[in-house]
This record gives sequence, structure tokens and C-alpha cells, in this order.
Amino acid sequence: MSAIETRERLLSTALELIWQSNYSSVGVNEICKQAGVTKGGFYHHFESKAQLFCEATDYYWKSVKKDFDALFSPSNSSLEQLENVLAFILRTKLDEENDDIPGCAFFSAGTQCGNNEEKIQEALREMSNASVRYNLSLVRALAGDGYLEDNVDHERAARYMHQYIQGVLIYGKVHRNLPLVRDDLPEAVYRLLGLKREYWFSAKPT
Amino acid sequence: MSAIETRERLLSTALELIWQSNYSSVGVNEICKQAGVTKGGFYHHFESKAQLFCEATDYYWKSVKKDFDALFSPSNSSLEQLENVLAFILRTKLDEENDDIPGCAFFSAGTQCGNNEEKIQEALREMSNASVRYNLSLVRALAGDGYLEDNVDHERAARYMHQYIQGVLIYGKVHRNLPLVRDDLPEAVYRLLGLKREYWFSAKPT
DNA sequence: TAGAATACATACCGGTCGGTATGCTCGTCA
DNA sequence: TGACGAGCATACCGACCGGTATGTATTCTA
Repeated sequence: MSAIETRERLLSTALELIWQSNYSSVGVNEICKQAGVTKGGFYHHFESKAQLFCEATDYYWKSVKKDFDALFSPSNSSLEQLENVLAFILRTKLDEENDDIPGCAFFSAGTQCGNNEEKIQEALREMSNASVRYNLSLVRALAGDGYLEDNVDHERAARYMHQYIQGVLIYGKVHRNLPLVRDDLPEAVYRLLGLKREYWFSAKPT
Repeated sequence: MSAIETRERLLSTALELIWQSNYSSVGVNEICKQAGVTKGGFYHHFESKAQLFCEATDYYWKSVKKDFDALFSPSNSSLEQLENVLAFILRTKLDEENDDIPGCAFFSAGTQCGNNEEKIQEALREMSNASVRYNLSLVRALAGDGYLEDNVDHERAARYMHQYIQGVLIYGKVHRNLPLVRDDLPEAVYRLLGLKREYWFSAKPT
């Protein structure tokens, strides 16, 4: 096993475990064990658990970014893009086979780390901002195509969407109720974006 | 100091500390120290940390319930009730003097406890449901007074509101940006509830 | 007023935490 | 071919975790 393989295995394993529970309750030992790497190996590649988490955040975002770039591809209409995003969230964040529903592990981690772990919060802020930026581009596309009501502030709408999605995922986790999330998510986002009613559920994800 | 005083001090101290950070990172020792109670005292009153958290949840909800009952008082118009709730959230969840913004400690705790701590999730679900019930009564009042657009499913709207509020609080915490939350919260809720536009920001909290 | 129950205080337990010190084993390059 | 650093493995550290065992005042009760 090469060096960068080991690194990536630690990163992806950490991601997996943190998604399953959360930052503070996933120990370095557990990550190492699951990844088949010893502690010496871990601390050869990462100087601390917090740094691992930061790098894992980047690692995660890079993979999501690829998906997002595909979802938001200009080859799709703006309405298709919207449905793509909603379907993507329901597909990836909510695993049907696993009965427990993780909120976005990263943003809920923002509520966990102590204030000393400033770097972590910084990484989360960046990812949050990047995510909102994608939403913003979507909102502008929708507005440009005339799908939104007039009085919609684009920046606000992009934030609303992001904020709501975080909230509904937590709700889903607490209630362990996947179908409810599936049911609530689209309409709530339509409302927050000010999507004209005749376009609700009007497109299929590609 | 009487026995029930000690109990309540442990509960309220635990609440305070958990609000400031989170369930898993607040230790029993810290709670005891802050409350001026020894560990023996703690385990005399509570059989475990998890049980304390459950009781603290009830304790918290009882105090919130009082406020809610006042906010939702029929002596206020439905629009006033709505503004009361929004103002209440901004006032209590977001402390101006403290620059860090806690998400709702309890619901974010739902993403923290392991699956073995089933009792905790149960307590959170109950509180969540109770909270949604208050929202529902508000939605019905607003609808009865003709403030909402026609196509609003009441149960859905009540959930949307609850879900969004959790999300925006987490967003505020990650970004440490109180004014943004203050700005976003009302309009987003108006949209989710389907409040007719002419009534936005039309009432003052009482 | 004896005694039992309550309400703690003190000391300590095994386990786990994040992190480290040290040594070994390779491939690389002079 | 031999020195050297990258890439680990092993063993271990002190701090802290939730929880317990046991002793001791105080209060209630009979």
C-alpha cells in the first residue's frame, strides 16, 4: 500500500465514521482500526485529529463539488438543475438501507467543536459558503428563466435554501423518518425560493 | 441548600453548559464543579449522565412551554403571535453579549448521541413534536384569520417552520453571524408559512 | 431518643482519549 | 554499497471519562 493510498484511506474512513455518528465521538483509534492503519501511521500523515477533520472536509467537498458541477451543468435547464439538487440530497444524505439518517455531518459538527478548534469552524464556513454559492447560481438561473416571483432577493434565497436543508436533515435524524424528509424537502425549497407555483414538481431530474 | 435545590442547580447548570457547547463534550465533572456539587451528590440524584440529559430536556421544555403559552396567548392576534415567536427566538437563542451562537442545543444533540442512547433521542423527538404542535396552532390561527394563501397544508407548514429554525440557528452558529440570522429568519418563515405578502412585517410583537 | 433513611463528601476504579517516543523496514540516490 | 529519509509499527504516556464504593453528617420517623 502506497503512502498516498494510506492517507486517502484514513481520510475516507474518517469521513465514513463521522457521517455515521459525529466528530467528537469518533476516536482516532477507531479510525485507525477501521482503516487498517496504526496510530504511528496516522500521526505520520496528520498532526492532530482536528487537522485530519479539516483535510477530510476539503476531501469531502472536492468529491461533492464534482457532483455539484454535474448537477448544475448548463446542459440542464434551470428547473432540471433544481430537481437535480433536491434528488441528489435525498439520494446521498439519506440512505434507505440504513435506518438512521445523518444530518450533514459537517455542519452539525460546527455545533460540536469547542471554540478552540477555530480551524474546524473555518473549514465549515468555507464549505457552507461554497455551497450557498452554488445555490445562488441556481437562483439566478431560475430567475433569468422567469420561474421565480419578482420580489426574491437572490442572495437571501440561496441562504434560505441552504439553511432549510440543514434543518430538515437534522429533523430527519432526530425523528428517524426518511419519508417525511422526502416529502417536505421539495415544497419547502420551492416556497423559500419563491418558485412560481405552476413550476412546482414540473421537471424530472436528469 | 436543600435537596431539590441541589437537583435543580445540577439541571440548570447542565443546561447552561450544554447550551454553550454540546452534550458529548460537557463532562459530569464539569457540571458538578460549576454547580458546586460533588460527584457523590450528582449520582445521588441522577443515575447516569444520559438520564440527567433527559431530565434536563424536560426541565428545559417546561420553562419554554411557559413562555410559549404566553406568546401564543389568544389575547394576541395571530399575526402578533407570529411576531412574538420570531422575536422570542431571536431574543433567547441569540445572546448579543455572547458572540457565539448556539444552535438549539437539544436538537443538535440529536446528531451527537450514539444510537444506544435511545432515551435521549426519544426525549428530543417529544420536544420537537411539542414544538411543532405550537406552530400548528399558530398556522391554523393565521389561516382562520385569512392571512395565509389558500394552498397551505397546515401540518406541513408547521414542520417547515420548525425545520428551518433549526437550520438557521446552526447556520448562525457556524458563521458566528447574528445579524444575518436576525435578517433571514422572519422572511424565510413568512415564505414557508405562505403568509400573504401584505402582512409581512405588519405586526409588532407584544 | 434510637434508628433508619436521606443527602451528600471523598477517594478511587477501569477504560479510553489524543498524542508521543522510539525503532524498524524499506526504496532512493550518491 | 552504504547512508538516509520516508513510511510506517509497537509500546506507552498522562489526562480525563463516566461511574462506584464507602464513609459521614443531617433529618425525619417511630
